[in-house]
Amino acid sequence: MVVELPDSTLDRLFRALADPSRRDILRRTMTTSASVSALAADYEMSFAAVQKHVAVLESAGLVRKTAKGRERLVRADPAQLARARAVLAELETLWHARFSQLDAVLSPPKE
Amino acid sequence: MVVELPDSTLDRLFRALADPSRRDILRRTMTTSASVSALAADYEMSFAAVQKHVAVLESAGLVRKTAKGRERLVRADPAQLARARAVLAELETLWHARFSQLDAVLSPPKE
DNA sequence: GAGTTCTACAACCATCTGGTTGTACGTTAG
DNA sequence: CTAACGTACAACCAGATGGTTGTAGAACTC
Repeated sequence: MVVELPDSTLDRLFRALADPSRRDILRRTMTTSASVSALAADYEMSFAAVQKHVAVLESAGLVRKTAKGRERLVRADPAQLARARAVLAELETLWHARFSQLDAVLSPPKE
Repeated sequence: MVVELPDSTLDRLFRALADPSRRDILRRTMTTSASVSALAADYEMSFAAVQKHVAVLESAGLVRKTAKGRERLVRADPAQLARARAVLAELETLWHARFSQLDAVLSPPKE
């Protein structure tokens, strides 16, 4: 159950999550899809700024945009989120192996 | 089981995770503690650069440094990692509530 | 004591980031 | 058709980030 993701993908993923506005947008679009302007209405920043945040989330694969008339509906996609969580879980797994280092000796490296 | 963390803490956490070198350092120090120079030996970058990465991990609470003679041993602390994972899990939970939006109707808005 | 090792920290630099404003264009409403 | 709305995108700016080199101090080694 080793998670194999290119570095750049993970970089963009965690980077995207490292901003409170983006986490909020993600939270909001988890349950409902919302247009960019609908999202932007609830923040202090400009529309363009929110647009950029959505773009960051989109390029990280955390969100998808679908055209509907003149507006673009944004909805979260939990797949990448699950991957990020798996990466963290895997790191934690290493910690648990900390005191049972016999395993490392008994199972020879495969590559 | 709501995760309550100040935004800035989460920012630093995910920010720290958004770099392959830092994730690697984290991985390495999960199982063993290593001095900064021992860590630095395995990367192309300068010692000072590695030192900075460790500092970022430390300020995110992902790593702790303990003095041992002239060297500082770095070891990972999985606590913050678990918190980050919990935040992601909570976000995913929202997704699952997506189709049971009756809840939103039944509980009137509080603000 | 002298030299080496490990670390800390400052200064500097290029690039990225998060924000802004302005312009342009497709879409909906009157 | 015209006006308003929703979006896209470029240009610009201040500050953060990731890297460098250089200097200095504390701790080992000899």
